[in-house]
Amino acid sequence: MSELHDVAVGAASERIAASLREAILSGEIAPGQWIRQEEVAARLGASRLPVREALRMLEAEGLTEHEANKGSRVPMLGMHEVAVVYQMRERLEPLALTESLPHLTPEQIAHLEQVQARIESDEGLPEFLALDREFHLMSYAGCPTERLVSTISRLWNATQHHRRAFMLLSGPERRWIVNSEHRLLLDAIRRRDAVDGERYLSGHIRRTRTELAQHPEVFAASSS
Amino acid sequence: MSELHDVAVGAASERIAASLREAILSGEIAPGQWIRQEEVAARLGASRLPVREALRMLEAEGLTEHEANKGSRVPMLGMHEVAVVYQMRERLEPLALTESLPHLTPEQIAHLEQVQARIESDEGLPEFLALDREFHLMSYAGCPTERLVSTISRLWNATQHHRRAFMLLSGPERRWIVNSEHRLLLDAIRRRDAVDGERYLSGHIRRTRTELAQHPEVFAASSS
DNA sequence: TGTTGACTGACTGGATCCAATCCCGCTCGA
DNA sequence: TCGAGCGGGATTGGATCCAGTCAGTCAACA
Repeated sequence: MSELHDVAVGAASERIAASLREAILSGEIAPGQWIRQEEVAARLGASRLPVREALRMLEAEGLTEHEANKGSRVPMLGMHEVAVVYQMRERLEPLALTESLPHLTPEQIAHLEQVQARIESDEGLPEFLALDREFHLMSYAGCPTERLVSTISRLWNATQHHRRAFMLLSGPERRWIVNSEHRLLLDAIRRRDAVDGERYLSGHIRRTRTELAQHPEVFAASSS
Repeated sequence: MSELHDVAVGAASERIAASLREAILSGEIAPGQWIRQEEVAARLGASRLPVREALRMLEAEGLTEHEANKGSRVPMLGMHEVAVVYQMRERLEPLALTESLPHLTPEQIAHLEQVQARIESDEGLPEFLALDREFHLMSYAGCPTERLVSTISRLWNATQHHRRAFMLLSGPERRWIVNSEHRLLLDAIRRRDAVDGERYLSGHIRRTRTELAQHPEVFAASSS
Protein backbone atom coordinates (compact mmCIF):
# COMPACT_ATOMS: atom_id res chain seq x y z
CA MET A 1 0.00 0.00 0.00
CA SER A 2 1.11 3.53 -0.66
CA GLU A 3 2.85 5.52 2.00
CA LEU A 4 0.16 8.13 1.61
CA HIS A 5 -2.28 5.58 2.87
CA ASP A 6 0.13 4.57 5.61
CA VAL A 7 0.25 8.11 6.80
CA ALA A 8 -3.48 8.38 6.68
CA VAL A 9 -4.15 5.31 8.82
CA GLY A 10 -2.20 6.77 11.70
CA ALA A 11 -4.26 8.82 14.10
CA ALA A 12 -4.75 12.35 12.83
CA SER A 13 -3.49 13.88 16.05
CA GLU A 14 -0.30 11.82 15.79
CA ARG A 15 0.21 12.93 12.22
CA ILE A 16 -0.33 16.57 13.11
CA ALA A 17 1.98 16.27 16.08
CA ALA A 18 4.68 14.78 13.88
CA SER A 19 4.30 17.58 11.36
CA LEU A 20 4.47 20.31 14.00
CA ARG A 21 7.37 18.59 15.74
CA GLU A 22 9.31 18.58 12.49
CA ALA A 23 8.48 22.25 11.90
CA ILE A 24 9.60 23.26 15.37
CA LEU A 25 12.79 21.23 15.43
CA SER A 26 13.77 22.47 11.99
CA GLY A 27 13.33 26.05 13.13
CA GLU A 28 10.48 26.71 10.74
CA ILE A 29 8.43 27.78 13.73
CA ALA A 30 10.53 30.19 15.76
CA PRO A 31 10.52 30.43 19.57
CA GLY A 32 7.97 32.93 20.79
CA GLN A 33 5.78 32.52 17.75
CA TRP A 34 2.14 31.72 18.45
CA ILE A 35 0.76 28.60 16.83
CA ARG A 36 -2.78 29.24 15.59
CA GLN A 37 -4.96 26.17 15.84
CA GLU A 38 -7.13 27.04 12.88
CA GLU A 39 -4.22 27.84 10.62
CA VAL A 40 -2.58 24.49 11.37
CA ALA A 41 -5.87 22.65 10.93
CA ALA A 42 -6.46 24.23 7.53
CA ARG A 43 -2.92 23.57 6.37
CA LEU A 44 -2.98 19.91 7.33
CA GLY A 45 -6.56 19.27 6.32
CA ALA A 46 -8.08 18.42 9.65
CA SER A 47 -10.36 19.91 12.23
CA ARG A 48 -9.11 21.98 15.14
CA LEU A 49 -9.70 19.25 17.66
CA PRO A 50 -6.83 16.92 16.73
CA VAL A 51 -4.65 20.02 16.49
CA ARG A 52 -5.46 20.76 20.11
CA GLU A 53 -4.55 17.22 21.09
CA ALA A 54 -1.35 17.43 19.07
CA LEU A 55 -0.39 20.63 20.85
CA ARG A 56 -0.95 18.92 24.18
CA MET A 57 1.34 16.10 23.08
CA LEU A 58 4.02 18.54 22.04
CA GLU A 59 3.64 20.30 25.36
CA ALA A 60 4.31 16.98 27.06
CA GLU A 61 7.47 16.70 24.97
CA GLY A 62 8.61 20.15 26.02
CA LEU A 63 8.28 21.57 22.54
CA THR A 64 5.49 24.04 23.22
CA GLU A 65 3.93 25.79 26.15
CA HIS A 66 0.27 26.57 26.57
CA GLU A 67 -1.46 29.59 28.02
CA ALA A 68 -5.17 29.50 28.80
CA ASN A 69 -7.29 31.40 26.28
CA LYS A 70 -4.19 32.56 24.48
CA GLY A 71 -2.81 29.52 22.76
CA SER A 72 0.41 27.60 22.36
CA ARG A 73 3.83 28.74 21.34
CA VAL A 74 7.40 27.57 21.28
CA PRO A 75 9.02 28.63 24.55
CA MET A 76 11.76 31.24 24.54
CA LEU A 77 14.55 30.22 26.89
CA GLY A 78 16.87 32.73 28.48
CA MET A 79 20.58 32.22 28.90
CA HIS A 80 20.39 30.91 32.42
CA GLU A 81 17.60 28.47 31.65
CA VAL A 82 19.56 27.01 28.75
CA ALA A 83 22.54 26.58 31.03
CA VAL A 84 20.39 24.74 33.57
CA VAL A 85 18.98 22.48 30.87
CA TYR A 86 22.51 21.58 29.89
CA GLN A 87 23.37 20.87 33.53
CA MET A 88 20.35 18.60 33.73
CA ARG A 89 21.66 16.79 30.67
CA GLU A 90 25.12 16.54 32.28
CA ARG A 91 23.55 14.71 35.18
CA LEU A 92 20.93 12.59 33.44
CA GLU A 93 22.56 11.44 30.22
CA PRO A 94 25.47 9.62 31.91
CA LEU A 95 22.89 7.68 33.91
CA ALA A 96 21.05 6.79 30.71
CA LEU A 97 24.29 5.67 29.11
CA THR A 98 25.13 3.45 32.06
CA GLU A 99 21.67 1.95 31.94
CA SER A 100 21.85 1.50 28.20
CA LEU A 101 25.34 0.04 27.80
CA PRO A 102 24.69 -3.53 28.94
CA HIS A 103 21.69 -3.84 26.62
CA LEU A 104 23.05 -2.26 23.46
CA THR A 105 23.18 -4.79 20.65
CA PRO A 106 26.21 -5.06 18.35
CA GLU A 107 23.94 -3.88 15.52
CA GLN A 108 23.06 -0.74 17.45
CA ILE A 109 26.72 -0.05 18.15
CA ALA A 110 27.50 -0.54 14.47
CA HIS A 111 24.74 1.92 13.63
CA LEU A 112 26.26 4.43 16.05
CA GLU A 113 29.55 4.12 14.21
CA GLN A 114 27.83 4.75 10.91
CA VAL A 115 26.13 7.83 12.29
CA GLN A 116 29.42 9.18 13.58
CA ALA A 117 31.02 8.50 10.19
CA ARG A 118 28.30 10.54 8.53
CA ILE A 119 28.80 13.33 11.05
CA GLU A 120 32.49 13.41 10.17
CA SER A 121 31.73 13.46 6.45
CA ASP A 122 30.91 17.09 7.14
CA GLU A 123 27.48 17.59 5.69
CA GLY A 124 25.30 20.66 6.04
CA LEU A 125 24.02 22.16 9.24
CA PRO A 126 20.55 20.59 9.29
CA GLU A 127 22.08 17.17 8.70
CA PHE A 128 24.65 17.71 11.43
CA LEU A 129 21.99 18.69 13.95
CA ALA A 130 19.83 15.67 13.11
CA LEU A 131 22.77 13.27 13.15
CA ASP A 132 24.18 14.61 16.39
CA ARG A 133 20.80 14.16 18.01
CA GLU A 134 20.49 10.67 16.58
CA PHE A 135 23.97 9.74 17.76
CA HIS A 136 23.29 10.62 21.37
CA LEU A 137 19.73 9.42 21.65
CA MET A 138 20.60 6.18 19.86
CA SER A 139 23.31 5.53 22.44
CA TYR A 140 20.50 5.38 25.02
CA ALA A 141 18.46 2.92 22.95
CA GLY A 142 19.33 0.08 25.28
CA CYS A 143 18.07 1.94 28.33
CA PRO A 144 15.17 -0.14 29.65
CA THR A 145 13.54 2.87 31.31
CA GLU A 146 11.49 4.75 28.76
CA ARG A 147 10.88 7.58 31.21
CA LEU A 148 14.56 8.42 31.44
CA VAL A 149 15.01 8.56 27.67
CA SER A 150 11.91 10.66 27.13
CA THR A 151 13.00 13.08 29.84
CA ILE A 152 16.31 13.49 28.05
CA SER A 153 14.51 13.95 24.73
CA ARG A 154 12.54 16.80 26.27
CA LEU A 155 15.76 18.51 27.25
CA TRP A 156 17.11 18.14 23.71
CA ASN A 157 13.87 19.51 22.32
CA ALA A 158 14.00 22.53 24.56
CA THR A 159 17.41 23.67 23.37
CA GLN A 160 17.29 22.59 19.74
CA HIS A 161 16.91 26.19 18.63
CA HIS A 162 20.00 27.29 20.53
CA ARG A 163 22.08 24.45 19.19
CA ARG A 164 21.24 25.53 15.67
CA ALA A 165 21.89 29.19 16.33
CA PHE A 166 25.17 28.38 18.02
CA MET A 167 26.40 26.10 15.25
CA LEU A 168 25.39 28.71 12.70
CA LEU A 169 27.55 31.43 14.14
CA SER A 170 30.40 29.31 15.43
CA GLY A 171 30.90 27.79 11.99
CA PRO A 172 32.17 24.32 11.12
CA GLU A 173 35.78 24.99 12.10
CA ARG A 174 35.26 23.73 15.63
CA ARG A 175 33.52 20.53 14.71
CA TRP A 176 36.74 18.59 15.13
CA ILE A 177 36.35 18.86 18.89
CA VAL A 178 32.87 17.35 18.72
CA ASN A 179 34.24 14.54 16.61
CA SER A 180 37.05 13.88 19.07
CA GLU A 181 34.63 13.71 21.96
CA HIS A 182 32.26 11.49 20.02
CA ARG A 183 35.09 9.12 19.12
CA LEU A 184 36.19 8.75 22.71
CA LEU A 185 32.59 8.20 23.75
CA LEU A 186 32.08 5.68 20.97
CA ASP A 187 35.19 3.79 22.02
CA ALA A 188 33.95 3.60 25.60
CA ILE A 189 30.62 2.32 24.29
CA ARG A 190 32.36 -0.33 22.21
CA ARG A 191 34.21 -1.45 25.32
CA ARG A 192 30.96 -1.15 27.31
CA ASP A 193 32.90 0.89 29.83
CA ALA A 194 30.31 2.84 31.79
CA VAL A 195 32.82 4.82 33.85
CA ASP A 196 34.69 6.15 30.84
CA GLY A 197 31.43 6.65 29.00
CA GLU A 198 29.99 8.81 31.76
CA ARG A 199 33.22 10.79 31.94
CA TYR A 200 33.44 11.60 28.24
CA LEU A 201 29.73 12.21 27.92
CA SER A 202 29.44 14.65 30.80
CA GLY A 203 32.57 16.39 29.61
CA HIS A 204 31.13 16.70 26.13
CA ILE A 205 27.94 18.27 27.39
CA ARG A 206 29.74 20.51 29.85
CA ARG A 207 32.15 21.85 27.23
CA THR A 208 29.21 22.65 24.96
CA ARG A 209 27.50 24.47 27.81
CA THR A 210 30.49 26.64 28.68
CA GLU A 211 31.13 27.44 25.03
CA LEU A 212 27.47 28.30 24.55
CA ALA A 213 27.63 30.64 27.54
CA GLN A 214 30.23 32.71 25.70
CA HIS A 215 27.78 33.51 22.92
CA PRO A 216 25.00 35.58 24.50
CA GLU A 217 23.78 36.60 21.06
CA VAL A 218 22.27 33.13 20.69
CA PHE A 219 19.71 33.76 23.37
CA ALA A 220 16.43 35.58 23.31
CA ALA A 221 16.45 39.08 24.72
CA SER A 222 14.80 39.14 28.12
CA SER A 223 12.06 41.28 26.63
CA SER A 224 9.52 38.47 26.92
CA MET B 1 -17.53 34.78 46.45
CA SER B 2 -17.81 31.15 47.36
CA GLU B 3 -14.98 28.79 46.71
CA LEU B 4 -17.39 26.75 44.66
CA HIS B 5 -17.58 29.64 42.30
CA ASP B 6 -13.84 30.09 42.41
CA VAL B 7 -13.41 26.54 41.30
CA ALA B 8 -15.92 27.01 38.55
CA VAL B 9 -14.27 30.04 36.99
CA GLY B 10 -11.13 28.09 36.28
CA ALA B 11 -11.09 26.32 32.96
CA ALA B 12 -13.02 23.07 33.11
CA SER B 13 -10.07 21.05 31.88
CA GLU B 14 -7.90 22.50 34.66
CA ARG B 15 -10.52 21.66 37.25
CA ILE B 16 -10.86 18.10 35.95
CA ALA B 17 -7.09 17.69 35.83
CA ALA B 18 -6.82 18.86 39.43
CA SER B 19 -9.50 16.43 40.53
CA LEU B 20 -7.90 13.49 38.75
CA ARG B 21 -4.46 14.47 40.00
CA GLU B 22 -5.73 14.43 43.56
CA ALA B 23 -7.39 11.05 43.01
CA ILE B 24 -4.26 9.52 41.56
CA LEU B 25 -1.84 10.91 44.14
CA SER B 26 -4.11 9.84 46.99
CA GLY B 27 -4.18 6.33 45.62
CA GLU B 28 -7.90 6.43 44.90
CA ILE B 29 -7.09 5.47 41.33
CA ALA B 30 -4.70 2.54 41.44
CA PRO B 31 -1.87 1.96 38.97
CA GLY B 32 -2.97 -0.12 36.02
CA GLN B 33 -6.57 0.98 36.34
CA TRP B 34 -8.13 2.36 33.17
CA ILE B 35 -9.63 5.82 33.42
CA ARG B 36 -12.88 5.95 31.46
CA GLN B 37 -13.46 9.35 29.90
CA GLU B 38 -17.23 9.18 30.07
CA GLU B 39 -17.29 8.05 33.66
CA VAL B 40 -15.08 10.94 34.71
CA ALA B 41 -17.10 13.38 32.61
CA ALA B 42 -20.35 12.28 34.22
CA ARG B 43 -18.91 12.37 37.74
CA LEU B 44 -17.52 15.88 37.36
CA GLY B 45 -20.40 17.26 35.33
CA ALA B 46 -18.66 18.05 32.08
CA SER B 47 -18.38 16.72 28.57
CA ARG B 48 -15.78 14.21 27.51
CA LEU B 49 -13.71 16.77 25.67
CA PRO B 50 -12.19 18.61 28.65
CA VAL B 51 -11.60 15.21 30.21
CA ARG B 52 -9.48 14.29 27.22
CA GLU B 53 -7.52 17.50 27.58
CA ALA B 54 -7.10 16.89 31.29
CA LEU B 55 -5.76 13.40 30.62
CA ARG B 56 -3.25 14.88 28.20
CA MET B 57 -2.14 17.32 30.90
CA LEU B 58 -1.73 14.53 33.40
CA GLU B 59 0.23 12.57 30.85
CA ALA B 60 2.59 15.54 30.55
CA GLU B 61 2.97 15.43 34.33
CA GLY B 62 3.84 11.75 34.26
CA LEU B 63 0.71 10.74 36.10
CA THR B 64 -0.97 8.79 33.33
CA GLU B 65 -0.01 7.10 30.11
CA HIS B 66 -2.09 6.99 26.97
CA GLU B 67 -2.65 4.19 24.49
CA ALA B 68 -4.32 4.90 21.15
CA ASN B 69 -7.89 3.67 20.96
CA LYS B 70 -7.59 2.15 24.41
CA GLY B 71 -7.48 5.02 26.79
CA SER B 72 -5.45 6.33 29.68
CA ARG B 73 -4.33 4.68 32.85
CA VAL B 74 -1.95 5.16 35.72
CA PRO B 75 1.36 3.55 34.77
CA MET B 76 2.54 0.49 36.64
CA LEU B 77 6.24 0.76 37.35
CA GLY B 78 8.40 -2.26 37.86
CA MET B 79 11.12 -2.49 40.47
CA HIS B 80 13.92 -1.49 38.16
CA GLU B 81 12.07 1.49 36.75
CA VAL B 82 11.37 2.81 40.25
CA ALA B 83 15.04 2.44 41.06
CA VAL B 84 15.97 4.43 37.96
CA VAL B 85 13.47 7.15 38.83
CA TYR B 86 15.10 7.44 42.23
CA GLN B 87 18.53 7.64 40.59
CA MET B 88 17.22 10.42 38.37
CA ARG B 89 16.09 12.20 41.51
CA GLU B 90 19.50 11.66 43.11
CA ARG B 91 21.07 13.48 40.20
CA LEU B 92 18.51 16.21 39.53
CA GLU B 93 17.33 17.31 42.95
CA PRO B 94 20.77 18.37 44.23
CA LEU B 95 21.02 20.59 41.16
CA ALA B 96 17.63 22.10 41.91
CA LEU B 97 18.66 22.71 45.50
CA THR B 98 21.85 24.46 44.43
CA GLU B 99 19.87 26.59 42.02
CA SER B 100 17.24 27.34 44.62
CA LEU B 101 19.41 28.11 47.65
CA PRO B 102 20.53 31.65 46.74
CA HIS B 103 16.97 32.75 46.02
CA LEU B 104 15.13 31.20 48.95
CA THR B 105 13.58 33.90 51.10
CA PRO B 106 13.78 33.77 54.90
CA GLU B 107 10.00 33.32 54.90
CA GLN B 108 10.29 30.25 52.73
CA ILE B 109 12.97 28.80 54.97
CA ALA B 110 10.78 29.46 57.99
CA HIS B 111 7.95 27.67 56.23
CA LEU B 112 10.25 24.71 55.58
CA GLU B 113 10.97 24.53 59.28
CA GLN B 114 7.27 24.54 60.05
CA VAL B 115 6.65 21.73 57.59
CA GLN B 116 9.44 19.67 59.14
CA ALA B 117 8.00 20.33 62.60
CA ARG B 118 4.65 19.02 61.42
CA ILE B 119 6.33 15.96 59.92
CA GLU B 120 7.95 15.25 63.29
CA SER B 121 4.65 15.67 65.10
CA ASP B 122 3.95 12.24 63.69
CA GLU B 123 0.63 12.54 61.97
CA GLY B 124 -1.05 9.92 59.82
CA LEU B 125 0.27 8.43 56.64
CA PRO B 126 -1.55 10.64 54.11
CA GLU B 127 -0.39 13.72 55.96
CA PHE B 128 3.17 12.46 56.10
CA LEU B 129 3.25 11.79 52.37
CA ALA B 130 1.84 15.22 51.54
CA LEU B 131 4.16 17.00 53.99
CA ASP B 132 7.25 15.13 52.83
CA ARG B 133 6.46 16.08 49.26
CA GLU B 134 5.84 19.67 50.27
CA PHE B 135 9.09 19.80 52.22
CA HIS B 136 11.23 18.75 49.29
CA LEU B 137 9.44 20.58 46.53
CA MET B 138 9.26 23.73 48.64
CA SER B 139 13.02 23.63 49.09
CA TYR B 140 13.25 24.10 45.32
CA ALA B 141 10.88 27.05 45.33
CA GLY B 142 13.75 29.48 44.73
CA CYS B 143 14.90 27.64 41.63
CA PRO B 144 14.47 30.09 38.77
CA THR B 145 14.14 27.34 36.19
CA GLU B 146 10.58 26.11 36.10
CA ARG B 147 11.52 23.25 33.80
CA LEU B 148 13.82 21.70 36.37
CA VAL B 149 11.23 21.80 39.13
CA SER B 150 8.48 20.39 36.94
CA THR B 151 10.76 17.58 35.80
CA ILE B 152 11.38 16.69 39.43
CA SER B 153 7.66 16.88 40.15
CA ARG B 154 7.05 14.35 37.42
CA LEU B 155 9.48 11.97 39.09
CA TRP B 156 7.70 12.39 42.41
CA ASN B 157 4.37 11.78 40.73
CA ALA B 158 5.59 8.60 39.10
CA THR B 159 6.59 6.96 42.38
CA GLN B 160 3.94 8.36 44.71
CA HIS B 161 2.19 5.01 44.82
CA HIS B 162 5.34 3.17 45.84
CA ARG B 163 6.17 5.68 48.54
CA ARG B 164 2.76 5.11 50.07
CA ALA B 165 2.98 1.33 49.81
CA PHE B 166 6.47 1.35 51.30
CA MET B 167 5.55 3.59 54.22
CA LEU B 168 2.49 1.46 54.87
CA LEU B 169 4.41 -1.75 55.34
CA SER B 170 7.56 -0.35 56.85
CA GLY B 171 5.56 1.35 59.58
CA PRO B 172 6.38 4.57 61.42
CA GLU B 173 9.24 3.15 63.45
CA ARG B 174 11.84 4.16 60.89
CA ARG B 175 10.66 7.72 60.46
CA TRP B 176 13.36 8.96 62.82
CA ILE B 177 15.92 8.44 60.07
CA VAL B 178 13.91 10.59 57.67
CA ASN B 179 13.70 13.27 60.32
CA SER B 180 17.45 13.13 60.93
CA GLU B 181 18.16 13.52 57.25
CA HIS B 182 15.64 16.31 56.90
CA ARG B 183 17.18 18.15 59.83
CA LEU B 184 20.66 17.98 58.38
CA LEU B 185 19.30 19.13 55.04
CA LEU B 186 17.37 21.93 56.67
CA ASP B 187 20.46 23.09 58.51
CA ALA B 188 22.42 23.20 55.27
CA ILE B 189 19.61 25.21 53.71
CA ARG B 190 19.63 27.65 56.62
CA ARG B 191 23.36 28.12 56.10
CA ARG B 192 22.78 28.26 52.33
CA ASP B 193 25.50 25.66 52.00
CA ALA B 194 24.98 24.08 48.58
CA VAL B 195 27.73 21.48 48.99
CA ASP B 196 26.37 20.11 52.24
CA GLY B 197 22.86 20.41 50.90
CA GLU B 198 23.62 18.32 47.83
CA ARG B 199 25.39 15.75 49.99
CA TYR B 200 22.58 15.23 52.48
CA LEU B 201 19.91 15.38 49.81
CA SER B 202 21.44 12.79 47.50
CA GLY B 203 22.16 10.60 50.50
CA HIS B 204 18.57 10.90 51.65
CA ILE B 205 17.23 9.84 48.26
CA ARG B 206 19.78 7.10 47.84
CA ARG B 207 19.04 5.57 51.22
CA THR B 208 15.35 5.55 50.40
CA ARG B 209 16.08 3.83 47.11
CA THR B 210 18.18 1.08 48.62
CA GLU B 211 15.68 0.52 51.40
CA LEU B 212 12.87 0.39 48.85
CA ALA B 213 14.79 -2.19 46.84
CA GLN B 214 14.61 -4.52 49.82
CA HIS B 215 10.83 -4.59 49.67
CA PRO B 216 9.92 -6.22 46.36
CA GLU B 217 6.36 -6.69 47.54
CA VAL B 218 5.79 -2.97 46.96
CA PHE B 219 6.12 -3.34 43.23
CA ALA B 220 3.71 -4.52 40.60
CA ALA B 221 4.18 -8.02 39.35
CA SER B 222 5.73 -8.05 35.89
CA SER B 223 2.48 -9.48 34.57
CA SER B 224 1.67 -6.30 32.70
C1' DT C 1 -14.21 -30.65 22.17
C1' DG C 2 -11.22 -27.19 20.46
C1' DT C 3 -10.82 -23.49 17.37
C1' DT C 4 -12.10 -20.06 14.38
C1' DG C 5 -15.23 -16.67 12.77
C1' DA C 6 -18.47 -12.97 13.01
C1' DC C 7 -21.25 -10.18 15.91
C1' DT C 8 -22.03 -6.87 19.45
C1' DG C 9 -21.20 -3.67 22.82
C1' DA C 10 -18.39 -0.13 24.68
C1' DC C 11 -15.00 3.07 24.19
C1' DT C 12 -12.03 6.39 21.97
C1' DG C 13 -11.16 9.60 17.94
C1' DG C 14 -12.80 13.36 14.96
C1' DA C 15 -16.00 17.01 12.98
C1' DT C 16 -19.07 20.72 13.45
C1' DC C 17 -21.44 24.20 15.93
C1' DC C 18 -21.87 27.45 19.78
C1' DA C 19 -20.14 30.12 23.92
C1' DA C 20 -16.62 32.57 26.48
C1' DT C 21 -12.51 35.16 26.58
C1' DC C 22 -8.94 38.20 25.25
C1' DC C 23 -6.64 41.75 22.61
C1' DC C 24 -6.55 45.85 19.99
C1' DG C 25 -8.12 49.98 18.37
C1' DC C 26 -11.43 53.58 18.78
C1' DT C 27 -13.97 57.12 20.93
C1' DC C 28 -15.25 60.14 24.44
C1' DG C 29 -14.17 63.03 28.16
C1' DA C 30 -11.19 65.65 31.27
C1' DT D 1 -2.98 65.54 24.68
C1' DC D 2 -3.56 61.67 27.47
C1' DG D 3 -6.14 58.15 29.82
C1' DA D 4 -10.21 55.39 30.81
C1' DG D 5 -14.01 52.94 29.02
C1' DC D 6 -15.97 50.43 25.38
C1' DG D 7 -16.99 47.65 21.27
C1' DG D 8 -15.54 44.34 17.39
C1' DG D 9 -12.85 40.89 15.58
C1' DA D 10 -10.22 36.99 16.27
C1' DT D 11 -9.09 32.99 18.89
C1' DT D 12 -9.56 29.52 22.18
C1' DG D 13 -12.71 26.49 25.12
C1' DG D 14 -16.71 23.33 25.41
C1' DA D 15 -20.82 20.45 23.96
C1' DT D 16 -23.01 17.33 20.98
C1' DC D 17 -23.14 14.10 17.34
C1' DC D 18 -21.11 10.59 14.30
C1' DA D 19 -17.42 7.34 12.74
C1' DG D 20 -13.71 4.06 13.65
C1' DT D 21 -11.63 0.57 16.46
C1' DC D 22 -10.90 -2.81 19.87
C1' DA D 23 -12.12 -6.65 22.91
C1' DG D 24 -14.93 -10.00 24.55
C1' DT D 25 -18.49 -13.46 23.59
C1' DC D 26 -21.20 -16.68 21.51
C1' DA D 27 -22.05 -19.89 18.03
C1' DA D 28 -20.95 -22.82 14.23
C1' DC D 29 -17.91 -25.99 12.13
C1' DA D 30 -14.03 -29.20 11.78
